[in-house]
Amino acid sequence: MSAIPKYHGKDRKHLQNVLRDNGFRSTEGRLALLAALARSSKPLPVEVLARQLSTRLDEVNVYRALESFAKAGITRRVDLQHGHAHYEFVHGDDHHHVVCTGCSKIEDFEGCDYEKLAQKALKQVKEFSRIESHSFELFGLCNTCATQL
Amino acid sequence: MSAIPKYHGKDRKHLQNVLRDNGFRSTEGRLALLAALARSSKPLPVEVLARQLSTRLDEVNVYRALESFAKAGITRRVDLQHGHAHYEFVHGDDHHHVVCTGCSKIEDFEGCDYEKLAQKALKQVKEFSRIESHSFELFGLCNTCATQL
DNA sequence: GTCTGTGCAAAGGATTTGCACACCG
DNA sequence: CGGTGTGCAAATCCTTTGCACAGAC
Repeated sequence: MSAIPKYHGKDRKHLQNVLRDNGFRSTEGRLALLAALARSSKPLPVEVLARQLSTRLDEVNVYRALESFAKAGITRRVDLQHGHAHYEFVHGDDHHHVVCTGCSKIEDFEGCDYEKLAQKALKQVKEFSRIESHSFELFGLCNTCATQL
Repeated sequence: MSAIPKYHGKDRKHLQNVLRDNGFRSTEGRLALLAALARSSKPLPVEVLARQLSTRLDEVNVYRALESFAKAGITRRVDLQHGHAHYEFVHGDDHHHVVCTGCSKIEDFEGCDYEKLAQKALKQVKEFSRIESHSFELFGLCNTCATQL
């Protein structure tokens, strides 16, 4: 495992396959976008993504790509209650975030026990028989921000 | 408990108290806003709220009021993955929604077991020691929409 | 060559801000 | 009265759309 994942060799090949396997064309812009997402441990805003790509990709096309990727299940849109969307690479289905309402710091956690909750919810509602996806985020003050108040 | 809460007598008094107890002034616009929220079983978009109030309150001020109310814990902002926010009256802490991605139908459910999940999450993260709030919504196709595909 | 992906310009929609006036307490 | 709440206009921010051209396959 390399300390700083670089966007080379194996990684590049892998991302090319991700694109092609999902019926997308492999372009430098989209590879750079996926690489940036894969490199980040946290969901990123569109504006930040567009700015930090190694190969320039217009913000408009970042939106278009992320929407396509989200439909294909490659990326996911996350609402962190800032005024804009964040996107992350999809690693697993039960991956969520704790967000600091003071400084926006984000940490991950897993295991919201989605399957069980979906079952429970389906028993309570009448018009649905299947849940496709869910959102679950926790909000609080991080230790640093909590101290400063 | 009355079957159909009406915006009269006791209810009006009660809402006036809700406002005053939270340090707000009791105005017709805000009473109408709270009444509309209290009357609805589902989270409502700002635009719909502003349109259906018995006493007119400019959409701008609906935003301002809802933000103040949210800070005071009277109302809650909900992200239903439409392009705009929804607001609901806060009844309890563990109240969530199942949303149809086809027709936007909404049903409620309770019991995401927030306390337990927050505990679990706190064990996994390092920078937080307390969770203040959470979001949890389920998405799927309602039975009607599922049939039409 | 064909069709998807791209950049640039512009539109669209939600939400915020500024400011003078109204009105609650 | 003093300060919060309101309406109206305008600004701002995020996101989407249109269109001609470039580049992947």
